[in-house]
Amino acid sequence: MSADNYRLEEQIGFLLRRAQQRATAIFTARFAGYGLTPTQFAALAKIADEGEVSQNRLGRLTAMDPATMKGVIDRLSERGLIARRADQEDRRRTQWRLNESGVALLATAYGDGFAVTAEILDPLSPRERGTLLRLLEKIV
Amino acid sequence: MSADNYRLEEQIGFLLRRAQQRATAIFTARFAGYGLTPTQFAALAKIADEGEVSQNRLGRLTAMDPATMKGVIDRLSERGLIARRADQEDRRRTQWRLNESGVALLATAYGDGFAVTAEILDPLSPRERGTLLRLLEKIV
DNA sequence: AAAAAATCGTTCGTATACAAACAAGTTTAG
DNA sequence: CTAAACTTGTTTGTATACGAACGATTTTTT
Repeated sequence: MSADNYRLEEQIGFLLRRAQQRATAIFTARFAGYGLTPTQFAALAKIADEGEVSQNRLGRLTAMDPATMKGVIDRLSERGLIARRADQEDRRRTQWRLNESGVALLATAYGDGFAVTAEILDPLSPRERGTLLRLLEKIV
Repeated sequence: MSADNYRLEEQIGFLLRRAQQRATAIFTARFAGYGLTPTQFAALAKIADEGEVSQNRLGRLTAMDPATMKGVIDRLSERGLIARRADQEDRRRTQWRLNESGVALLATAYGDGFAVTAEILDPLSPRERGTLLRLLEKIV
C-alpha cells in the first residue's frame, strides 16, 4: 500500500472516468446539430418511453438526482421540447410529456443515438461488446 | 431506428455514466475524512509519481483539460497540500510538487485508494475484473 | 531573422452532479 | 384521527468538465 504500488492508470475509477470522457466527446460531436447533451437526450428518450412522467420519477429512470433533474428539465422546457401538466391526484407533482417539437426532434435523433453507441464500441469485437455491457451492469 | 428499439438502459454511454456515479459515491464515502475528491486524489498521486510537474502536463497525466486542472490545483494549493515553483527555462510554466502535508496525507490515503478500487470491483470475480479493465482500456 | 505555429496558463460561460436544507403535500403508524 | 415519516420539487453551495477566446512565451518554418 504505497506509492510504489498505486498506479492511477489501472484503477477502475480512473478508467471509468476516461471512458466516460470519450463517450461524451463522441456524443457531443454527433449531436452538435441538435444542441442536446447526453443527459438531455436521455431525459427526452425516457419521457417518450413513459408518455407522461413526473420529474422525480424521470430522475430515477435516467439516474439523475432531483437537483440535477431540475436543471435538465428547465432547459428542455425553455427550448420548447417538453410541456408540463399539474397532477390532480398529487398536488406536489408535475407531469412532463414531449410536445410536437420534442417528438419531431427525437424521430431523427434516435438514429444518431445508435451511431454514438456504435462508435464508442467500435474498438471491440461483437463478443467483447456484450461482455463489457454485462460486466458494467454488474458493477452499477 | 425508432423508439421501439432504443433502450437507454442498454446504451454503453448510459452504463458508463451510472458506473462512474457508483464509483464516485464509493470514493466519496471512503475519502470523507480526507475531504478529497477523486480528481484531487488523482492529481496528488500523479504529482507524487512525477516529483515535480507542470500544470498542463499534470492535466494530461490525469485526463483533465487545462481549465479543469486549474480549479483542482487552486484548491489543493489553498489547502496547503502542494507548492509551486516558477520554471526558469520556460517562463510560461509553473511546476508543482507535494509539500509536507501532501506527502503525509498521501502516505495514509493510498490504502484507501486501493480499498475504493476493491469495493467498486467487489461484484466481479477476479477473472471478470481483469476482463473489465482490459475492455475499458480498449475503448478509452 | 522574421513570420507562423504551437504551448502554457487564465478567464468566462454553460452543463452536469450531488450534499444539505427546506416548504408543501401525502402516506403510514400507533 | 393525529403525529410521524416520507415524498415531491426547489434552492444554495461546491466541484468537475469542457468549449472558446485570450495574452505571454517558446518553437518551428521559411
